[in-house]
Amino acid sequence: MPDTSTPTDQIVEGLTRAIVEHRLQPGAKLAEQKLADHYGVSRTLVRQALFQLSQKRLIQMEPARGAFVATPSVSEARQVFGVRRMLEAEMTRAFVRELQPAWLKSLQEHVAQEREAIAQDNVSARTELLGDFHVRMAELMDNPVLADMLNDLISRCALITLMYQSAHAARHSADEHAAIVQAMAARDENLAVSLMAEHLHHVEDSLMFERTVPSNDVAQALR
Amino acid sequence: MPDTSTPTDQIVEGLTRAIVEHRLQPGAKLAEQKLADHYGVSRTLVRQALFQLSQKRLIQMEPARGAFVATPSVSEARQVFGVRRMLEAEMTRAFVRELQPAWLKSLQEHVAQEREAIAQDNVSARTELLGDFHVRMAELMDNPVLADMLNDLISRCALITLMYQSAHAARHSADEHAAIVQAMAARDENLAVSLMAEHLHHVEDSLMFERTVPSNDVAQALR
DNA sequence: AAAATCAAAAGTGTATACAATTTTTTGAAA
DNA sequence: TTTCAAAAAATTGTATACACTTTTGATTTT
Repeated sequence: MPDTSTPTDQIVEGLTRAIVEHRLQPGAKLAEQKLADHYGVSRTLVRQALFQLSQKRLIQMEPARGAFVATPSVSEARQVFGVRRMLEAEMTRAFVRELQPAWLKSLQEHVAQEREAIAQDNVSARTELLGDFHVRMAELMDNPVLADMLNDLISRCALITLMYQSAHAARHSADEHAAIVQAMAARDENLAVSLMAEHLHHVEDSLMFERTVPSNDVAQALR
Repeated sequence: MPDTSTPTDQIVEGLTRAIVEHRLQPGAKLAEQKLADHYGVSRTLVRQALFQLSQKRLIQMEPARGAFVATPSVSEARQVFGVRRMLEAEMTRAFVRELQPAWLKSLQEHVAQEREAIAQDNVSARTELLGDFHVRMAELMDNPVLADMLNDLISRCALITLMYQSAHAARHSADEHAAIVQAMAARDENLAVSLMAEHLHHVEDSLMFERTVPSNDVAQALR
């Protein structure tokens, strides 16, 4: 793909990755001119990107003070996870009801990829794959509306937590994904739904710990 | 309230209402300079607003061609309703589980307001109230994350449909809301959940009909 | 030394300018 | 008339300019 999208989208994409992967620390200032210089565009485009990110709640804009990587409160974090549980419980139910053999195969392959990334200790790949498991379900059901929504929710969750996930917790997540797929394969709707709910509870509980302090240097974080 | 928010937000608000209330027809062109003149600002602010609306899927932006009020396909409409059902089924369950007497009272009052607007044949008030019933639940549960999400989904639903709702269908919706509240009052979780799911099915089915042709004049639509 | 003050620097918010693209108009040919 | 082509007008995409606010840092005051 030569030029996938508009320059603004590329900035959104780049900043999203940096935030979700915690290369940009929650609370970090995102100065418009610095970003503009880094991407070789004017502030105009950077501002467009920042507004989009603020709608996705990945950054917070304070009037006349600028944009900062969001620092969701514990309460907000619990709400985000709560919404995910609501949505994904029913999604899982619908998934099992409409289950097609190809869907199972796709998820099984996905879990295999997760395990590979975990085995190789590839932190950013495993983080992305663990989140994408959930989005993949929506995509398989051919429901881009749901997929988009989940994608945004999962980005927010990642900002909250995922990067601080230990290798052990990642393995646990992958195992839970595998168990969910197994319940699906058995067409056990209720089991799949409750495993999914439990899984999201585990992810929520295993996280929201200390706020360690990664680099605060915007230019470096964006490579 | 002297100045509720930034100028951009006011434009977003104004356009959202115009779109949701179908004063702006799906597919209508939103020329930047016309909007800028109408709001007495420069294109800069209008563009910011348009980008926000496009993220909320209320408008669609085509490269170098401009912004148009979204025209969701039937498939997309069904997906949006599907997501609402997923989310609201579980929301209703949680609502009943954590039910507080004050919540019931608030919803009962809300239904009374709906009925008043319907009796008075106040179309835009009734449309807003019927949508807000669902948002109110999230607000009562003190879950702004969920409330925001529902609000966006309901705007999209309104764009798809609500304004074409007949007085009869509106009354039916209000009755269903009342029935849901009654099931909640009886602490009958499963009944409330299934009434909610049915209700959303009814709303979905009663709609997505002809695309009539309201005014296409932007300046007039915005008053 | 700590706190307060104020000027300079930096940064944000909005408008405007201009290049590039699309749409509309015009006018000739079929 | 209808069709096509080219010129003109309008519109979008991006950069820049500038007013206004916040931050910084040096200087003064307590």
